[in-house]
Amino acid sequence: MNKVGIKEIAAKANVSTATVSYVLNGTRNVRPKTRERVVKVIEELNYRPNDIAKSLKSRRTNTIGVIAEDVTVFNVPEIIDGINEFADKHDLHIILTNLRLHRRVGHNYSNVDAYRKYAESAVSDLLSKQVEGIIYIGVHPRDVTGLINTYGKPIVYTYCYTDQNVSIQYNDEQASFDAMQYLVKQGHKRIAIISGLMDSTPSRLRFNGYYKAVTEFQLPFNPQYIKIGDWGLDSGYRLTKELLTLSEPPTAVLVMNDVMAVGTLRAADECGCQIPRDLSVVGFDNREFSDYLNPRITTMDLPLHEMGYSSMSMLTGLINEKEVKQEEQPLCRLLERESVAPPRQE
Amino acid sequence: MNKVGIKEIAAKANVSTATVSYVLNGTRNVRPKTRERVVKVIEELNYRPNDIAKSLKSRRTNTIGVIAEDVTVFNVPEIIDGINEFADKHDLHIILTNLRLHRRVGHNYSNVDAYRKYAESAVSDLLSKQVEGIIYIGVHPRDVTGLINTYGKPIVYTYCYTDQNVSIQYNDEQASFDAMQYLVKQGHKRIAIISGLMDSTPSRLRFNGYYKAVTEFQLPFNPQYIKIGDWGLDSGYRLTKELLTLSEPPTAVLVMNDVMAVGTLRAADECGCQIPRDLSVVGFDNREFSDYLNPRITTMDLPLHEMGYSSMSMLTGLINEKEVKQEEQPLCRLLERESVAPPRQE
DNA sequence: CTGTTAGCGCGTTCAG
DNA sequence: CTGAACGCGCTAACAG
Repeated sequence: MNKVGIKEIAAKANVSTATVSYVLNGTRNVRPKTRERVVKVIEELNYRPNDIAKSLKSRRTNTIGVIAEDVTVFNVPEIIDGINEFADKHDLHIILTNLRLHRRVGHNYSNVDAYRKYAESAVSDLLSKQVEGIIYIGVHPRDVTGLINTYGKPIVYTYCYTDQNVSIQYNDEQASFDAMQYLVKQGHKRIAIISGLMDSTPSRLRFNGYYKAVTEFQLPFNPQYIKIGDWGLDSGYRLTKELLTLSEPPTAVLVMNDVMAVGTLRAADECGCQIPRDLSVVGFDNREFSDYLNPRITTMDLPLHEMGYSSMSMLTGLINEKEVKQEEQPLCRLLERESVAPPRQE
Repeated sequence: MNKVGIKEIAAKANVSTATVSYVLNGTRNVRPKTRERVVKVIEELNYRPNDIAKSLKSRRTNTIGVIAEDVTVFNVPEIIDGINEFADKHDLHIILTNLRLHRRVGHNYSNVDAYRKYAESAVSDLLSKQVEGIIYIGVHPRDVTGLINTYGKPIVYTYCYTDQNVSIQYNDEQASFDAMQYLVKQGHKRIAIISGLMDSTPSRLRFNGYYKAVTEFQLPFNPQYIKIGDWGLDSGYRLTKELLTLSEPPTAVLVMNDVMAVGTLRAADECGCQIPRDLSVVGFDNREFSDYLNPRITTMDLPLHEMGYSSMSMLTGLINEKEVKQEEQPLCRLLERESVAPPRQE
């Protein structure tokens, strides 16, 4: 296998191992003639330096540990892609640990103790592997303070946060406000909201954005327009039906994720309510299918790639002990498609 | 940082470094009293052995390199999850390299030279990192012979293949045959097919399965029932319209992916053709959205997780130089949902 | 059986 | 340009 080492090269080229090392790294001048001889042998034997040995001496591994709570969740691959882009540019490698939380503990994230052992062993393994820093990717934005201890090794959280560490999160409140502003600009006033579970951070923040818009644009505030769902398709369906049967139904609805928006479409269809003519819909997440529905739904695209990239940028800052200041939160972007129109004249 | 090493432990516990090592690894008997003393110091200092140093001596890294052509493609995360499950069970670590092919070279996979440099550098880096084997995950099943050279290091391909190496692929032909058999059992005879591009391996294999079923079940073979799409929604839409305007339209259609099946649904809707009453539809891939459509479409689920798991199992076999025999191809599984019904009596 | 000493793995790098 | 120490943990050989 890869048995050829620096000393074979040295022997075959009639030089010392030191010289070979200098040639490999350009660390010092070597007489061109000697260098050529060495280079030739290196190529002939297809020599490849052993990073393990290298790391031992240099105390640098150029490796970042990435802990993903679950890679099969829709937002994670794109975050990883952003991490990879940064890693490529800066010659860093990624050791990926997948906690597989969905399969192991279901949706019971609130019970941190159920998976602390997995997280801790992941961290421990990564520290043993001498990673230079860690990125922790949650499956759902929430507080994970106290979940793990990296013993001083830099860590950046994304898609979740702690009260002590750097974390990268998109601006949820702004996103929801932007969506509302867009609807208002289209002429809507009676705007309903279907939220996710209210014990979740994104729900709270998005509701803040909604409320802020209601205040700022002086929209009618009608508690009947506020519906609390559970992120699932069925809740979107049920709550939309409730909205449509109000004596004064809304002309638009902001739905906090695309999955519930599917329920909204279905409910509207059954009620003979045409989207967007009779009801405008804005979703959240830009799930792939949101572009395959009929009508294609207008939705907020999450800056996932950017979050991954920023996490790495932040992390490398911490590793080099530069002072890092928490950056601006990445922003969501509204994707205008077919599910929004001006309200009908009454 | 993690400066504490085995010798500090040894010093603080008044033993030699050898003893500490024995305690850590249970490699030899140590008097309980001594052991306790050592263990206590280890815990106090929160000592964690340096895997880098360990690997240098043992020449084992317990690390597998995974090269994914693109982690953002729908099938890849689930394959990685399967890899992780195996890795967890066997105490292996994963170094992930994401080639980011979509972003870098678009869909132009046939031009291998456009991305060979990325693949080669990925392999080279992984070899330097002393991985014990490599798994290469394609984005689309195809022949990648000659793309890379691992210089004898074991490699397993999945979701693509070469003419020399072990590869894990699901049984595409069987899947398509099974889908047909299911339709036949429901009473269908006039069954159309909308394929993907015909230069792709899955298209060919799936067509084989279709053809085999036509022969075996003695179905009417009508060339007008054979439509060649391009995997995109629009082609599914257009070709379905063509099918529906035939003088003798099919009662069922096998669509080679769920994306085109969305087009089928849309076309049917526009033609006043009710699914499944007037036309049964079977899709392929079990994309997440296939469960959100109306009707929810019956589709073939790909054994992605299993493919990842098998790849690892195969790879560890190769690493331990056991003879590995190419296993049975993992099978797809039909997910019965709402888009298939018996044909109407005429 | 328990504990110690010392050399090794593979490159890097300083003194010569 | 070379010799040799070094990083950190493992382990063979040896001692009590």
